[in-house]
Amino acid sequence: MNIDLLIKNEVVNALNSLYSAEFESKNVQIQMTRKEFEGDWTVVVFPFLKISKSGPEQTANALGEYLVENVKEVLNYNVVKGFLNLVISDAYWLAVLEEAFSQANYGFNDSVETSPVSMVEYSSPNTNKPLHLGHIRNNLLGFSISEILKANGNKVVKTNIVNDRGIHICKSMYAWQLDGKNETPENSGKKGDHLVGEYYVKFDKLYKKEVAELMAGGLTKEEAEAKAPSMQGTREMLLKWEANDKEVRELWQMMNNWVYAGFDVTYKNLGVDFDKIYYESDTYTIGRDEVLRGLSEGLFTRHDDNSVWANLEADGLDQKILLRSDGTSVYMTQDIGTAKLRYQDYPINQMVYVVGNEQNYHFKVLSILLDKLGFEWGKDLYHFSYGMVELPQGKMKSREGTVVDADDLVEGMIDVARQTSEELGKLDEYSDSEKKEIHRMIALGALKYFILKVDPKKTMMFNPEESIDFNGNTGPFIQYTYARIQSVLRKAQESGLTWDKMDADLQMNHKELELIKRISSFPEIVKESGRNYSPAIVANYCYELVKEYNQFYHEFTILNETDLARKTFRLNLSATASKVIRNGMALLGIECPERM
RNA sequence: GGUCCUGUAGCUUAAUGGAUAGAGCACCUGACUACGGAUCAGGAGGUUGGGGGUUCGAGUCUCUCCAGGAUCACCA
Repeated sequence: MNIDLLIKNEVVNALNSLYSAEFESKNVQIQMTRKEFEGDWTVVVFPFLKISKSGPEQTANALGEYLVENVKEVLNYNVVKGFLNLVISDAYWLAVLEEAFSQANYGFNDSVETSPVSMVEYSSPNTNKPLHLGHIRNNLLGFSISEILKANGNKVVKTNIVNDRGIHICKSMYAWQLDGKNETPENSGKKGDHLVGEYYVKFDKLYKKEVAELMAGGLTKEEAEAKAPSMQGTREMLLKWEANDKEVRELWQMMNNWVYAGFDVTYKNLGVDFDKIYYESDTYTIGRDEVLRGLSEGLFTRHDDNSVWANLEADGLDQKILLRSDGTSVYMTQDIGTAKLRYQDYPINQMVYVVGNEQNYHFKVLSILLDKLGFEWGKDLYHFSYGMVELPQGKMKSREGTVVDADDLVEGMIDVARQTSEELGKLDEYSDSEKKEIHRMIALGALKYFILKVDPKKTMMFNPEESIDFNGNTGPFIQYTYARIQSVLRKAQESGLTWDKMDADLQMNHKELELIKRISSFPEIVKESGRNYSPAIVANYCYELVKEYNQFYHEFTILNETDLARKTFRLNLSATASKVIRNGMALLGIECPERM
């Protein structure tokens, strides 16, 4: 049994025996003892004062006596204010370390047939422009939370809904047709998504120019926007698309394929993937039927102009349109349809949407609507809402050209990783392709860690220069420590040392004990991270562990230790620490190179 | 204006209602015969936006004010 559960149960027994009082073990508050105090686990005794009818110190002392007397793992105790610090035996901690060392996937649970199924939707790009920094946060969070849910024993289906149709897609199609001169990714050497993105920008420029000219001719802004030839052409194109016009559909297909090829490269570079991709062009009509059903059941109302609305004022929200007066779907309607389809395709227990916090309202409404429509999973959908990414010079605005392109960013990071690595010259004996792979791992480690270490729900500041700093609380610092441990382990192995057996009588010193305690809390960290949907918890844990290890590393020699039992123990400790670091980083989608 | 989110050192940030608010960057002082120094030890830097409330105990819960952001489309 875990020591924390054991302590909780024994505290309940103690309360029963000392004061003949019932107390629920889950309400016993315990925590790891702070470093500045003596002890390993701390019981908070304030909640027991009503039961004991005495002061905190008295109560704590009575409990301490009982625990030392009756629990063999508890060696000793001390009381500071209302906190009862328990000293746990070295034998217990040694057993913990041995168990952690022997388990290949320490802290992970394998999913089985009966595991709950979580579907995680993330990325969800538009096919009219390349991915940018905001998408990177989305992709990294989506991938990482999927891994964390898996580690907590869930079966996970990673999904992506591609927004591949609509007026905004037609804009880049229109501009390409008008002025594209048959430019393709092949004949221009441009990445497909970037190429299409350029035409989207060209459209915007053309449109603005036309509007300005029309306004100079005396039209109001609204009139000008409606009459601009480019906008009219785009509208026409959308109508043709919906009417299945062969030429428009072929153009659409061709340009979207360029974009998909480009996205595939970006996803591969980021190391994210999907189990199932949905395309909006396939699903956008499904929600309509559900809305019409809701209408016939009296859940929604039809206005005089034929549009269909949901009245959510009883839920404290507004009126929400579900079908336009021309009968076509809006965003909300499509999401209803997509959700229905997904539940038909998979036995989903929980749906997780990784979508920015600017859509908090949307998902609140979606949840209520699905619930009203009779889907029991509606109210349980989880909107994994994350904050925006801001830059030192302010917000990213695509129109002002202040976006950070995902591909450019990754490439730039790799470049800096290469420069730094070459200055240090530790990889000189490796081949170019090996070096390249390691530089890639470091660059992505830096980027991913920088983004994932921040609480997802907070708006974060991304400073490109600072993210490439490889000191302090950064991915490369953690990767470096891992690589250094591997080096020590390699050297030990070369000299014929094995470290799978430890001496049971070993007396642990303070630094060794701290490190074991840190390692042993990994499974609980993974659970907490899953409960709170926060990869940041795992990220910060990895950093704490690495700091702890570095202090240990500098205080003691490992290979030059003359006492064989101590050497074996420290190698064991190092090997286990590196295993936990690697597993923790894997939950963030970060690889740890064996050397760097 | 309604609703929701955020406010912690100069900057980037951490803290299941628990002990003296913890790190990193930058700044200052030390340690390189190092098993990988991309390191380690130490210093300085805080009225957790302001004020009230609940509690044995509040950065955390609550009320209010201030500041910033998001959202309230027949856009997605």
